[in-house]
Amino acid sequence: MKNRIREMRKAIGLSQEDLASGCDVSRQTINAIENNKYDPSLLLAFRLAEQLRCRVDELFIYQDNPEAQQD
Amino acid sequence: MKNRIREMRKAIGLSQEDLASGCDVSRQTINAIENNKYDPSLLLAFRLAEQLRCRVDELFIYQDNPEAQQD
DNA sequence: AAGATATGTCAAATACTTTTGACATTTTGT
DNA sequence: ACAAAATGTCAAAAGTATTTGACATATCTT
Repeated sequence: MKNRIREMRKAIGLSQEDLASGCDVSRQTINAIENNKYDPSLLLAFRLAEQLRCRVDELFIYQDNPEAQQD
Repeated sequence: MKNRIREMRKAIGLSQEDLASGCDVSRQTINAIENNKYDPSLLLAFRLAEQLRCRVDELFIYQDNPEAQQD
């Protein structure tokens, strides 16, 4: 699933490290999610949206190609 | 994290099985999430919101007791 | 009361998310 | 050009989500 984390993080002027500590996760986790290695847990998605001052559905772009597995 | 899945599912008149097949997951998964055994993945959260015709942030109640682990 | 449908729950297996530590590469500031 | 800060990436381990199959209990319908 695509996301706008990098875009919104930079708009606020945060580093990956800043965002990581704000969400109480590691920097590698933020990096992996920005680079679409995997999707965050629902809890982390909410924390990210909170830190980036938007809603979960504004931060993540849900486009389900029906019945296919996501990358 | 609490959620309103059961409430909204019943409002639409779906069984756990109906919702499960609409989201392409097992009935047990829906049951476990409704009974707060664990949180769904972000992808499943979006599918649930889609099936229940609401937004992710309307379906799940995010209340982070700062820096504590969720149940 | 009987049968059908719906829900709760368990255990074991598999897949996915996150962590830590480490090191390489890229970008920024002076 | 140099140093510092930021980002990319890897591997191994731990934690979390989901599946299947099975069986129990509850709730609805006739």
